[in-house]
Amino acid sequence: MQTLKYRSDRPNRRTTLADVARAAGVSIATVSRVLNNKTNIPIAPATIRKIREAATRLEYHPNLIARALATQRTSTIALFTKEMVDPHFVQMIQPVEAALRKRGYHLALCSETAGVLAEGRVDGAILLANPNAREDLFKGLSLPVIYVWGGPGPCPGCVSWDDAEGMAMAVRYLVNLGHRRIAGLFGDYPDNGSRSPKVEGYRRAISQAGYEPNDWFGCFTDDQFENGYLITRQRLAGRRDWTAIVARNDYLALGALRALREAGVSVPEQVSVVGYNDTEMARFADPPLTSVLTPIAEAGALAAIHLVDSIENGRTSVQGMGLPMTITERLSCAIAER
Amino acid sequence: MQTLKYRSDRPNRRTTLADVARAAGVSIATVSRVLNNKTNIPIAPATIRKIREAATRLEYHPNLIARALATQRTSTIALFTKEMVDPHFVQMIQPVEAALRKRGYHLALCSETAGVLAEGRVDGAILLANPNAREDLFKGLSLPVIYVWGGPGPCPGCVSWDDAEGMAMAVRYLVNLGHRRIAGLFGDYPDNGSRSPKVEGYRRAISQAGYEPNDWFGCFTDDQFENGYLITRQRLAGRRDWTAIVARNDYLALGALRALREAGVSVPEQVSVVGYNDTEMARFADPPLTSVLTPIAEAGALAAIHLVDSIENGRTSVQGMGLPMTITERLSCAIAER
DNA sequence: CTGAAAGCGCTAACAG
DNA sequence: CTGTTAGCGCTTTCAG
Repeated sequence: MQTLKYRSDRPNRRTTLADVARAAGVSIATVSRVLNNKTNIPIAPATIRKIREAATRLEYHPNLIARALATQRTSTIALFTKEMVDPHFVQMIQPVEAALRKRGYHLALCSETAGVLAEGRVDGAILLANPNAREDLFKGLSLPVIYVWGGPGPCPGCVSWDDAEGMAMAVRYLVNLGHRRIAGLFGDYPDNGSRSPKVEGYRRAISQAGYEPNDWFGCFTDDQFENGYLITRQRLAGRRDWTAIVARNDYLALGALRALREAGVSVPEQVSVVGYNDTEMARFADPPLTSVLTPIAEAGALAAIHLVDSIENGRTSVQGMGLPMTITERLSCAIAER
Repeated sequence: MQTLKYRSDRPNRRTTLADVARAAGVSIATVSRVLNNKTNIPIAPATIRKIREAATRLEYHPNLIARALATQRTSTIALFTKEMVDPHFVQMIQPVEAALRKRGYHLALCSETAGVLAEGRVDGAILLANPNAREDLFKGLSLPVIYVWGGPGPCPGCVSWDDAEGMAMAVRYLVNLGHRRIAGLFGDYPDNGSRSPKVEGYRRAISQAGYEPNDWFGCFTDDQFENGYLITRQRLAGRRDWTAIVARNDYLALGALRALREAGVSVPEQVSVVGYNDTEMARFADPPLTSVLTPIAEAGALAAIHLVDSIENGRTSVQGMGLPMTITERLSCAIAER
């Protein structure tokens, strides 16, 4: 039998089902069945052997595009975010890819909704975004989507954690350490305005403890690290009527750390600080930064799992779920000075 | 005219070319031409208007899967790496996505070659890998690929920078600062063995300066930061016959920084240290870490551009190109003590 | 147990 | 200027 790897009329073509069928002397339907392990239909062992042999000999690989067109399933999921460089986002991409791959799905990354979601290219999408946002382009689509975000409470169609609660945890952590005057370093908060979960969580926890909020807003520069540094430095110039700082993210916290050190204020002896997101930078900071760990990685993986699940079971939306927050203790916090 | 958004026999179907054609009272070929701006063929303005109107009214979006099957083009490029969590890799994903999107391509991320590359799902692939590796699964494929890596000299089909040169730059930088005893902190080097570009670059530059190499290998733990810390601490226990350290990456350098501070050795006054990759951690370290900046971001973008270019021009391989290294100066280096 | 054939939605000759 | 038609490679009835 001749080893025909390519059809003669169109050289360099990949082997197709038809090639395998011809080589094995059967029909393409049978080849399809065998290669897809359609075990519900009985097939002669000899036929199976012939087909498998031909397939490997010809190095057959299914054309997933053709399959997708026939089945209306692409086996790929889009992961959408506008903040592709954010180290917080980065924490979720690996778990998502792994979860998808395990289930035979592929990952498409995109930072723009246009097209992609409507072009039949993906079976569903994981959206790192606020499910309540007005300008939501996905609501109209019949595409199954699942949101992952740090909003309050589990909402249908999203897996979330509560940033308000995370911030409150940070505050309570400090309160338990004996701190009564805890500053909230928020800097610029362009994403959500001042009624953001984090700010609210901070205020809530502070007043629940019976203390006064002291939130630091403002923007000296676009660079968050530098902004945290500048804000803290400015505050350092006045009377130091605070013994601890909770920051909206690790960048800001790191900036505060820098300003503190520069001013000769030792952390954690004189001032405690806690960051947010628990990025790698927190771990490697000096002193290592205690930071609120969001479950974004698990959220991503869970979103992937549930999305795939709901797609394969024909559902188009997913029941929501909320994940617990944790705080990673390192060395940037200590018992408050008396 | 009736607003028929879905074919009656299969509800919830997305609008197809046929739907638009029917609504506009023309053939699907004409619709295809209009919607794809096939301007080489003249079409009656009235027809164009009718079609566009119908298309928007029915919210037509082309099915890219069908198009891909017909054209044998998917307009998606795979970005492959085994180190999806590596902050060095992370630096390139955003530029790659942007470059691709600008050209109408989509990005598929994958950490496993199996399938993906052979399944017709992508038009080409950017591989973060050594193009000379034995176990290369892409060589056989007719899929256009382009490698990006830190190997020596431009090689055909890859965009690269020279890690040997990068390491040499770091050494020369220190030499110019007056250092004569420069340690090379390599730790465990599982990826390439000891004949790696970085080790060679280090040795070459050291001996060109007329000094003696002093390389620190070994592995106390899998965690690179901790490993750098432990190795440095061990060295600190002996006689300090070195005034500077160049590290294989920022993790290791950060570990060294930690050990140094703990031992009361001040950086940069007593010891200078330079990192590698210039990740965010380097910037936020204390003191801010001088680090060798690889052009991985530009390399990614260039790879994307050239790959797309070569695909659209029918070429299957890309001419190689080498990119220059730079070193980001921060505060972890100083003139050597006499 | 196996094969023929009808699509999936779109593109690209080719024929008017 | 516009329509017909033959695929792209695969899945999936429906007949044998």
